[in-house]
Order: sequence, then C-alpha cells, then structure tokens
Amino acid sequence: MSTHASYHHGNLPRTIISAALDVIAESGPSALSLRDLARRAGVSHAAPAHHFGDRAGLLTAVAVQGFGFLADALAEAQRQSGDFLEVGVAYVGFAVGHPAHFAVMFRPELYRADDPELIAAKARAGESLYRGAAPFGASESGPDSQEAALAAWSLVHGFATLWLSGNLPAGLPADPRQAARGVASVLFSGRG
Amino acid sequence: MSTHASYHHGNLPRTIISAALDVIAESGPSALSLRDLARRAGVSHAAPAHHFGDRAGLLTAVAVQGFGFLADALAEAQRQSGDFLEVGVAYVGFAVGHPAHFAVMFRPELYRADDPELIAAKARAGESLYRGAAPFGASESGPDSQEAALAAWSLVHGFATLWLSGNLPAGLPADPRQAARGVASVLFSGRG
DNA sequence: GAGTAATCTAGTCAGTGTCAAGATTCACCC
DNA sequence: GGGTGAATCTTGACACTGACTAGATTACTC
Repeated sequence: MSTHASYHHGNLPRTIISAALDVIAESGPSALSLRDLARRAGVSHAAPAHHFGDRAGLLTAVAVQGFGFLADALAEAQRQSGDFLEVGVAYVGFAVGHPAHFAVMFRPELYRADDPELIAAKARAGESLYRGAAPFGASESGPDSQEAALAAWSLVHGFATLWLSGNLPAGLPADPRQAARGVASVLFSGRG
Repeated sequence: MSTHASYHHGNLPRTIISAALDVIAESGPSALSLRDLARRAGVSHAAPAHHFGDRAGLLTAVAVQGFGFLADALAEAQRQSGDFLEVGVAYVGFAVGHPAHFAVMFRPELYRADDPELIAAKARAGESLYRGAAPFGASESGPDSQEAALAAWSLVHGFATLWLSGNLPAGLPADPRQAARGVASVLFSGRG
C-alpha cells in the first residue's frame, strides 16, 4: 500500500519537505525550486503547489518544523542537565544538526510570518529558550536579567550562524558542540 | 558631461550597486533581479551583466564594499575609544547602518568567495576585528584569548543578525547601538 | 456502489539569468 | 583632425522558474 507507481503519490508533502531540506542544506534556500522538488518526487511540476500553496508556504512548513525541533532540543537539554550552558550548547547543536531548518527559521522574509502554526511553534521555542536562560539572567547582579538572557542567546546564535556560513577561523575543535561549549563558557563562567 | 540621455550611461556600475542595495535592504538578496535593476537604471536588460558578469558577480562587489566599510568602522571605533566594547558596538552599528551589505557579506553561497578582492577586503575587516578584540582576549585569565575574541564576535554578530531579522523581543532600547551596548556589557563587564 | 472531496496532471503566462552578436560611443595615438 | 581599438550598451534568443486555470484520476464516505 505504500509504493503505488500510480496517480497518487501517497505521501507527497513529507517527500517534498524532505527533498527541500536536502537542497537547502546543500545550496541554501535561494536555490530551492518547486519544479525541481516535483521532479525529484516524480510528480508533475504543479503538484507541490497543491499542498503548500506556493514557495513561501513550503518554507513556512519548514520553519514550523524547525521551531518545533528547536523547542524539543532546548527542553531536553534543560531537563537532562539543568545547566544553561548546556542549553546554549544544545542551541548550537540544533543549528548544526538541522542546518536547513536553521537557514530558514530566522529569515522571516522567506515565509509567512503571520501563519498561526508558525507563531505557536516559535512561541514554544522562545519559551524553552527563556526557561533555559532564566537562571543565568537571575544570577546576574548588575545588569537586568533580560539583557543577560539576550547576551546568551546572541552569543550562541551568532556562533551557530558564523559556524554554518563557514566564517569562523581554523583551529577550532572539529565538533561544533565542543567548540561552542568553549566559547560560551567565556560568557557563562563564574556565574550562576 | 554627467547626464547624457544617450547611449552611454556614464556610471552604470555605481548606479546598479546603489539600486541593488535599496532592493536588498527592503526585500533581501533573493528578491534581487538584474533585469529590475537595469529597468531602474534606464538601461537594457543585459547591461548589468557586462560589468558584473552575473548575479554572483554583482553580489561579490556588494560584499567587497561591505567588508571595506566594516573594516573602516571597526578601525575608527578602535582609534577613537580604544575600548573593545565600543568596537563591538561599532560592529552592530555597521550592521544596522548597512543592512544590505550585512545581509550579503556572511552568505558566501551568494557570491564568489574565491574572488581576490573579496579575500583581501575580508582579511582587512578580520584584522580590524581582531585588533579590537585583542585586549579583551588578553585580559582573560582562564580561557585562551581566541575563545574570548570569538565569544565577543559571536555575541555582537548574533545580536546584529537577530535585530535585523526582527527576531528580538520588544522592550529594548530603540537605538540598536544602545541596546547592543547593554547586552555586550554583560560579556565585557568586569574585564580588561 | 454513487457522490463528493482530495490529489495530481497538463497547459499556459509573465518573468528571470545567461549567452551571443551587433550597434554605438569613448579614448588614445598617429 | 582622423582613424583604430576597446569599452559600453542593445537586441534577440533560450531554457528555466513560480503561479494560475481547467481537467483527469483516485480515495473516502455514506
């Protein structure tokens, strides 16, 4: 019942998203072509549009999935270690482990930022992030806690972005999580 | 001798780049169309290709210009204040002041990363950045200085990225430089 | 089994990047 | 000043893209 070689594909949306993630991870979102994805899935050029509406619709689905994964990863790190440093490391780990999702999620011009599902997924990820950074902020004496949380977020986000775009210098640990732990501990050390 | 309404435009490359910056700042690099730029400049659709080769060539020129501006901005902040916190603030100031350049510079897949001019401009910016971050790294006791410099870079880069993409929460200072100063001081405070 | 909704195909349109060939103008040298 | 070569721009063409419409096919439900 799975592989009809017939009219109905069976699981087109999932197949299209999966192929899209491959393309994005390899060549970035701008290299994405709905017709190419249709070709890979063995369907007609207009089939993807039926499920996602248009390009932005497809990327919205990717972003929703990404924010969901991110929320899970952060919550899991928070649950396992209780350490906000490890939540930051998990943020970088998600970015490197899901580069295609990450490449879309923080470019609202690529998708429908007002999509209800997207807003919900983003809020869930934000909550996980805030929960992970809260103890760090709370331990700050001088600056307020929001600034501390933003500093932590900025640091891990910046590190992940620079790592993924290949802009970091050589000589870092090959494992991005380990490299991130070293860099993030500069901010986190001696606190909390 | 400036405004012939004739065959030769006079200063097409500069005009094209300027128009490109407008479009990118408003709708991102993926919205860039060579034909649209040609239309805005009042020339034929293939004229831009003569100067830049192709799309990637145009974006390479934008990136080169951007890295040059960034190097200047960082060196100027370093010269004026001698404070690495202000160099970090200048990094964010550049990103917010030149959003179109910034949107291209750290996406190597958009341009020719092996272009000699680009490599030179990028190296110059890297040197300015390193010079600005060096005292911060040197003042670190525990972690090595490279990690400290990377932490500083990651923080300001991440903050700038999140600010530009509209992903930061409300309630921050309206002036991004001031907001950046607050956030960056979490990392920089009590050091150097 | 019939009727309806979901899924996919086929055809079309305007728009795009890129290439090749030709027209026009500029800059330089005699 | 006139002529030559290089630089600049135009015109035309090709394959490709996203988006839209209408219609064919299949699955679902009663």
